[in-house]
Amino acid sequence: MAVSHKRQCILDFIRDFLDERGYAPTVRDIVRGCDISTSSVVQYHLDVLEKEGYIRRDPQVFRSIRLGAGTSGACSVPLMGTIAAGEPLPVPGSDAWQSVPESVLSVAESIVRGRKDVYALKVKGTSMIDALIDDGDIVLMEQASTVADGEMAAVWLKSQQEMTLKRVYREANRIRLQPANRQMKSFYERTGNAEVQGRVIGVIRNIGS
Amino acid sequence: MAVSHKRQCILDFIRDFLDERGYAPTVRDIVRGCDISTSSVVQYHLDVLEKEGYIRRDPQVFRSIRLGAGTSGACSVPLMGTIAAGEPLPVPGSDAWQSVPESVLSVAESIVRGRKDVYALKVKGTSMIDALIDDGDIVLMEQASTVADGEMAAVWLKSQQEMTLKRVYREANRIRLQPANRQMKSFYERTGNAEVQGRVIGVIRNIGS
DNA sequence: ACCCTCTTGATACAATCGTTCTAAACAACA
DNA sequence: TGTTGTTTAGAACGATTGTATCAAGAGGGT
Repeated sequence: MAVSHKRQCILDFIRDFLDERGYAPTVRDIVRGCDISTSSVVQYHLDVLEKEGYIRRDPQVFRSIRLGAGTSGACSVPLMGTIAAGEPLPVPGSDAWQSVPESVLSVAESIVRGRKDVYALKVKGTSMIDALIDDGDIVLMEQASTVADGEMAAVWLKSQQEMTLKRVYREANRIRLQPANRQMKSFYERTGNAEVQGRVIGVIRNIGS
Repeated sequence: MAVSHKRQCILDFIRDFLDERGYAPTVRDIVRGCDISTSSVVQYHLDVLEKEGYIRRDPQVFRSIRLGAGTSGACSVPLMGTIAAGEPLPVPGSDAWQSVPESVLSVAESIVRGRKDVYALKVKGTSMIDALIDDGDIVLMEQASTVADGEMAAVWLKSQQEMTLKRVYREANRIRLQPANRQMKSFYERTGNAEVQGRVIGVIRNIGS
């Protein structure tokens, strides 16, 4: 069933308010924003919208309106730095982890899917181009100390003091690190020297200026 | 300067609270969540955190805490459907636009960058694989009726009643639509038959189960 | 000890805000 | 006309919550 005009207006207002100010409007904010005469009218429409699943609220909690059937969730994900070759990099769980992230991204819950210890890295270089990850893309990582063969992972090379993003394959007593780029060669590490830090669970790219 | 232990705890609590419930905690929520004895202590720490730029608040506004120096912004972007070939698709600004989106994504402000009329589409097929856009990826679109040569755009083909995602090049009195896939051929349309609906401004991919 | 800044504590005020209640206007319909 | 369901109004209650105030402890440096 379609939403009535007034209710559509209220939904739009909530969305705009949320985008602009970062928190939800109160009933009385909506009164002002939608030219409605009194709060009970808004209350009435909100009740209907909630029953129909367009919004969710927590009773008695101010500014608790959230949009959209289940889809609402934004997750805060810390952008921890750049991954290429060279720099070390603190990861969640390590001692250095409480360090301040470069910034905090807001990511759709549909990507994070309830996982804990998710962080983001900016990719430098085109070593993963065949996996459709370009220079400048942001990869979302889940903290993990082991991954399945062939998964993309951030690997810490102890003796080189390097962090690198590769596909990981376990072999006899070594590990094969394979770039997803036909122009680059795989290389091998002693099992003890390569430490998996996390697996790639998503990619975000920004196009244009 | 680093954040003290207690303040780090408060920051973590706010982040978790925000992720779990979708709105910010009150001073008294933080009292409970961080085992602090009284609201004035929280108030004190919040004042410091705000002065240092870790959070922002609006005076007198309940639950108005937002995280992160400027980075906070989450934008609501409607996921309007799937793009491949075949289905028509309402776009922002058209009459059908107020129609209910499949869902509402929450996307980092850093991708939307203040643009208006941004929407999202799920990509079907691998016709844009060489542009690093895979089957199942989500593309973020900005509503636009013209694009520069070579930009990726969603194009509406009137007579075929089809929507398609291609690179667009204007030629003499026709338009070349070029897939980003070496195994597919470009094709041409009369200028009047091809209507640009939007340009691609970002890509979001989800990896794993 | 003394001073200084940072931090904790308890309490209270007043504004904000969700909710409820009652009544009426309005529309569709038999 | 009467009936029913939806929407609009106005006002008020009381819980929630940001903030202010005043007091005191904790630690460091001189």
